[in-house]
Amino acid sequence: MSLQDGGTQDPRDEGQPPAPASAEPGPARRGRPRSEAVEQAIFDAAAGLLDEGVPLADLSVERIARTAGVGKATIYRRWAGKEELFVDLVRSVEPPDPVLPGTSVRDDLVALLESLRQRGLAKRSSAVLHRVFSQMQGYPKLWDAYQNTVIEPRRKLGLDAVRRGMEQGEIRDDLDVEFVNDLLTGPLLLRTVIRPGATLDPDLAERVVDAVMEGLRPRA
Amino acid sequence: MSLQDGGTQDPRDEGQPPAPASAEPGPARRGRPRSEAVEQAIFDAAAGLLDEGVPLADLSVERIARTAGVGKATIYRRWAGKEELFVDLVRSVEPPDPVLPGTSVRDDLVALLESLRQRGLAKRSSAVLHRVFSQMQGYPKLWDAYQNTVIEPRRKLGLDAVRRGMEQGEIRDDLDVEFVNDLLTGPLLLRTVIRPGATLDPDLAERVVDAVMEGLRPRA
Amino acid sequence: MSLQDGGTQDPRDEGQPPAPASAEPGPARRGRPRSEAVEQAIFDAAAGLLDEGVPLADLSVERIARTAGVGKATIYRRWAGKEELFVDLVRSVEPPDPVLPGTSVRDDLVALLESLRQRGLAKRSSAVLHRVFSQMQGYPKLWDAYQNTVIEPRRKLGLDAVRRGMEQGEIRDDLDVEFVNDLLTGPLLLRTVIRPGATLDPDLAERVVDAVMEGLRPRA
Amino acid sequence: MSLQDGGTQDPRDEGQPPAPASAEPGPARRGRPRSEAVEQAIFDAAAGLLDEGVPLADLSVERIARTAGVGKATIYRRWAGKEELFVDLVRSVEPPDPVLPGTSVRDDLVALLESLRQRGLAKRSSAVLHRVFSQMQGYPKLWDAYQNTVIEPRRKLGLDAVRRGMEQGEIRDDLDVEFVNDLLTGPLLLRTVIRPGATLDPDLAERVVDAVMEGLRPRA
DNA sequence: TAATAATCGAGACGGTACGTCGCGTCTTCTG
DNA sequence: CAGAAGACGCGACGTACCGTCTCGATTATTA
Repeated sequence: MSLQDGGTQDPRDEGQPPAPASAEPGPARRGRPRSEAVEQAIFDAAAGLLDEGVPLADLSVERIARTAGVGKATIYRRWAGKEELFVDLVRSVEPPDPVLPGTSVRDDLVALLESLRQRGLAKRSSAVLHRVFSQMQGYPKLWDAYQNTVIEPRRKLGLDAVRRGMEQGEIRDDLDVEFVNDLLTGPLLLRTVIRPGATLDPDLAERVVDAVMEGLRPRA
Repeated sequence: MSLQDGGTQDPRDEGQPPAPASAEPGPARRGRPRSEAVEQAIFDAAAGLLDEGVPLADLSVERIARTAGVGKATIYRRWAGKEELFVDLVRSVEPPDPVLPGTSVRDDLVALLESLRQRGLAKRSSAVLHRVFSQMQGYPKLWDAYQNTVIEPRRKLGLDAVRRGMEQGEIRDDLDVEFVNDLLTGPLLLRTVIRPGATLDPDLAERVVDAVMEGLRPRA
Repeated sequence: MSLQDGGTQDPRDEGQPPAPASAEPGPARRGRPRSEAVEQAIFDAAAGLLDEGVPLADLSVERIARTAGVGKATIYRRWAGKEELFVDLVRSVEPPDPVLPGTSVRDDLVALLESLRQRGLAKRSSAVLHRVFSQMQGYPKLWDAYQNTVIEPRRKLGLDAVRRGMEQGEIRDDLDVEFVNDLLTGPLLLRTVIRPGATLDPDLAERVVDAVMEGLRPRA
Repeated sequence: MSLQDGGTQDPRDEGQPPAPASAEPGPARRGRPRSEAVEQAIFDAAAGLLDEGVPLADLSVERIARTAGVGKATIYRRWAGKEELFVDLVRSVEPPDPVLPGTSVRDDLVALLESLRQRGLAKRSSAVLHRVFSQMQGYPKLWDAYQNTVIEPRRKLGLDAVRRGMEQGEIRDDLDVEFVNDLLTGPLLLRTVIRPGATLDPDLAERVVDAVMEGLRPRA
């Protein structure tokens, strides 16, 4: 679950949850149902092309259809354009929200930053992720969907943790909550999004939280 | 002047300084010289379209030429494609490198972060900058040129300042220089690049430096 | 009865009389029987669209099915394509072969030409006929079926009449029978098929026969 | 040249005579001029495909472009659609209007009918002509253009000849001019257009004129 | 003053992709 | 089983840009 409520709200039926899981079977959709195998073939074709090094801009619907052995209309029946397709492509690979240990605010913050590091690592091993993410800003709907469904919920988690830390006396409470959150997440986003070549050592999350907590002043 | 050495290294003559300013006039290029007015008309047309809200992806060379009242070949004579054109467009608006006061390392770092904030503000007032920057990652050559000619030099300034701080005892020296630099610049880049809607208060640079220096632990 | 033996000889069961009307029910075709109402709905939809001015080339099976409120497969279950459908559509409106009075060869020829005139008139009052006929040549199977089952039988009637006239001394016998028949029918087909805007006065058949019989030389 | 004034009156510049042959050079058309070789390649491709037996309905613009090694836009730049292209294709093969000898009305009529016979013969030797003509009625614009620029002018010639014959006493003047003309041309059009398999003996035109002149009554 | 040469706007050119429509076949559920 | 609905692979539609290529018409420099 990540991007599904994001951008797509067109007549195409993508975006609605697959089934409300309730008892009533609904109005019993008529006609031949959409093939799930076809859906997968499209994803596979798109991912395959990205893996081969095809830039996002050259990834035409025509080419995906050709590679997937699928009619163009079959793609347009599901998505309004390639941007909407990418939204779902990203959704299918984005890891779930992190689980906070709750032992201490400091540990919760480390867990949050660790999930950012993990995603950064994933982007390096997967050409798909790397390419789509690095070019996402050029596709406003994709970007918005990602912001709303992935970034913002995690930011909320961070804000909560910081607020909790202030209440419990772990974090000084004379600073703005958002500001503090930015101090913590900024360094990791810098390394994963803006400077995608930077190292992401296993203890990075921990080091960032601790360093920001302690400050840069030399110890007495 | 910033990006000129970045991407363009094609047969087109852009990138070479317009004239070596030396005495010898060279082989005295024959034929009709390129019109500078045409150059400006192209920039104006591209900027105007961006200001009107045209997304970068829809900004075709064809359309720029039409808007500028210029032949397509006239554009291709100067740049290899629209990406190269954007490189020069950005170059023409990027502010110069910041000047460090040198009074203290803390003040130098504030000055560096303030220049980041200034650029963030500029991106909001100028639709051109905003659009080009937010979509730059989709255009690798443009992105590389920007990284190499703008980001990296300033990063170097930051690294130098941090190193100086460590030597002079202003900053604890048990941390990696790059790591410390990321702690400082990350929050600002987060607000200007990744979350372009965030506030950029005038004292933001100062607050970030001081907070990171002091740490988040409650004061005794 | 007119076109049913023409083109259609495909696996689809059209062409066979709808039921042998005999006592034995045969192998008793299982399952739900085909609805005759559906058949009529398809004809009505096609005719309606033609009446509205839709050109034959734009009369897609898809559109007929949509208009008739019928599944496409239901149409393809009966006909191999739209051409075959048209064959049956024309069959349903083509008038029967003319009956010759037999009083004289001249009267028989007038009766034959009069039937041509009648069909010409019918094409003008019925948009269906007009459009299908005028574009029939672009659909070889339809054209062949029409030639074989409508045109040729009537031509035979004309040839017989002419031959009879030669034997009985009503028509000079130094001319080819086919040639003479063409002299008589040509003018009417010209006005009905080739120049569909020409007048078709009630006495046209008579006038043609008489004029061709008498010749164009001024009377003494 | 025959059809040039026919259907095409769209922004595409086809239809205008290539040059008024006058001294004034006109407004000096700007930009690269259309290539005549390309035009010929398109005609050749279309004719070639027709010769190979491709039905008119299967002759897509896409296919013609592919065969001619030409971009689709290059075709659409000249013609609004394939129908308009066919108009020009037919124009390029239609023989010129017949020249009447003027020795007698009877000879003029023979010459007119002979030109009809010649066109009928041409349709048999040329697959292009045959296919286009036989399917022309399915393409209203093509049909209208042909009627207006080829058929009607020749019909006028026939009407004039008949009228002259009546004035000079060669033809009885108690019949309608149009009616008489139809008696003469009908038989030939029947054989060439409606029944394209009929024989077209060299003396057919002569025989028709003489037979219609003399009438079918047995000679005394 | 003429010849030469690179520029300019304009737009044709072979391509590729767009997003839509119809083809004829197929697969599902409802009667 | 027939029937409505509609998904499916395919291929054509007519349009928009791509980057290259001619055109005639300017402007410079060089001879």
